[in-house]
Amino acid sequence: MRRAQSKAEERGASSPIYAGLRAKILNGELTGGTPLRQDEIARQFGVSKIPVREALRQLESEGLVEFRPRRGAIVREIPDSEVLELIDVRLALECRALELSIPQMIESDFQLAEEIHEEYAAESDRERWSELNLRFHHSILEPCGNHTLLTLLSDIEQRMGAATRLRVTRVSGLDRPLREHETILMACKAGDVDAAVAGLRGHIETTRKEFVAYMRRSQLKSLDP
Amino acid sequence: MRRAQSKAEERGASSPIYAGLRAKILNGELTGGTPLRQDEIARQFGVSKIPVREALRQLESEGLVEFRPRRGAIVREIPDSEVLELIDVRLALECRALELSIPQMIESDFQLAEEIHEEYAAESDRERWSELNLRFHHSILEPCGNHTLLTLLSDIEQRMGAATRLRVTRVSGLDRPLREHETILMACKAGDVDAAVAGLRGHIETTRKEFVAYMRRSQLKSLDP
DNA sequence: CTTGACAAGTTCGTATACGATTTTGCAAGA
DNA sequence: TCTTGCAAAATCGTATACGAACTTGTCAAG
Repeated sequence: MRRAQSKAEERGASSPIYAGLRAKILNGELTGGTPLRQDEIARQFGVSKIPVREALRQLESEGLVEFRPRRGAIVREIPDSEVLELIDVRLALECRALELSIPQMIESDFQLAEEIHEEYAAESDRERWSELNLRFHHSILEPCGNHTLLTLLSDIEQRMGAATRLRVTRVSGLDRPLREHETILMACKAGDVDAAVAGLRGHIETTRKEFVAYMRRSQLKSLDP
Repeated sequence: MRRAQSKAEERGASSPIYAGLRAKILNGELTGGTPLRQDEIARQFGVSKIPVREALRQLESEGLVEFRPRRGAIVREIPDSEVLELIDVRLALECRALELSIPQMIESDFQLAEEIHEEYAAESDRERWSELNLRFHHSILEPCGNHTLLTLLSDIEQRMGAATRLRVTRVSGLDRPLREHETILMACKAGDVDAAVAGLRGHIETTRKEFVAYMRRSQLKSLDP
C-alpha cells in the first residue's frame, strides 16, 4: 500500500470515513445488524484500521453503531420502543424551539415556510414527502436561534432513521399533515404562540399514534403468517 | 513496556480512560482549555495512544473535548451563550419528562422525592446543594420511563458542567429553590400535571435568569478592575 | 443424521514505529 | 530590548505488526 501521502490532510483521515458510513446508514444502504468489518472498510478508503475505529466510535456515541466486545461493530438496530421514546424527545424539543422561534420570525421566514409547504402539497413522489416534511419543520424552527437545540433535533431525527420516517409517512396520507402544517403556519403568522405550539404538539402526537399503529400491524403480521 | 497482557480485558482499554478523563473534566479537576496530551495520558494509564485517542473522540462527541487539527485535544471551554442554550434544552426535556412521569408515579416515588427534599433543606454545605438539587429533579422525572430522554438529560447536565452549576447555585439562596420544589412536589401528588409543569418551568426559567445575572456580573467585573 | 470437539482461518484490539507538523529554544540582527 | 529565523524537540496522526478472541469448517463419536 502507498506510504503516507505528503499531501496535508487538513481534517484527518477519519472524517471522510465517518461521513461516508454515516451517509450509508442514514439513507438505508446499510441496514440494522450489518457487521462493519474494520479491515474491509479500511481497504475501501485506502487507510489503516485506526482512523476507521475512530470513525466507528463517533458513530457509536451518536447511536448509529454498536460495539460488541471483541466482536466488532454493527449498524445499530433501533427497537420500536426507542423510536417511541425519540418521538417524545422530538415533541419536547420542537415545541420549545417553536416557542422561541415565533417571536423571532420575519416575513422572509414565513415566505420560505410557505414555499416549502406548497412544494410539499404538489409533490407526488412519496419518497420525497418525508424530506419535505422535515424541511418544513426546520423552516419554522430555525429562527429560534438556539443552535444547540437545533443540532440536537437533527441528531434525533437522524437517529430515528430514514427508514422509520418513511414507514411512518407511508401510513398517513398527504392531506392530514398538510392541513396541520397550514394550521401551525397560520398561528405563527398571527404570533399566537400557544395555538402554534398546540398545533405542533398535536401534529407530532399524531405521528406517534401512527407509529404505534404501524407497530401493531407489523406485530400482527409476524404472529400470523 | 509490558507486552499485551494475557488477561482478557472485557471492555477494552479505552473505557477506563474515557471514564477517568470524563470524571476529571466533570468535577472540575481539568478546566476549559487544558491540553490533553496523548502520550502523557497513555503513560498514566499504562497503554498506548490508540485507546487514548478513541476515548478522546468519544468525549469529543459529548461536547466535553475539542480536537484541533494537528494540534491535539483540549478540554472544551463552554461559552456562556451555550449554557443559556443548554438551559432551554433542559427546560424542554424536563417539562416533557415530568408530564410523562406524573401519571406513572407511585407512593414510593413521592417518598423518595420527599427524603431528598428534606436532606436538601437540612444541608448546610453549599458544595452539596447542586448535587441534591439534581437528585431531586431526577427523582421526580425518573418514573417517566423514557430512558432515552433521561439519558439525554444527563448528557445535557454534564455538558453544562459542574462548575457552571455551582456558580449558578451560589447566586441563588437555598429558600427559593426549596419553595419551588415543594410546590412542584405538591402538584405531582395531586396529579395536577399542568400545575407541576408550570412550576418546573418557572423553576428552570429562574435558573436561567440567575445565570444571566451571573453573566452580567462577570462581564462588569472584567470591564472594571 | 446429529452432536461435539478440535484445528485453521478471521477479525479484533492495541503496542510499536515513523513521517509530518507544530512548538520551542536560542542566536543573530534591527 | 524586541523581533526574526531556524534548528531541535515535542507532539500528532496513522501505517504496520502481532497476540488474543472469536468464527468456521471438518471429522469422529454417538
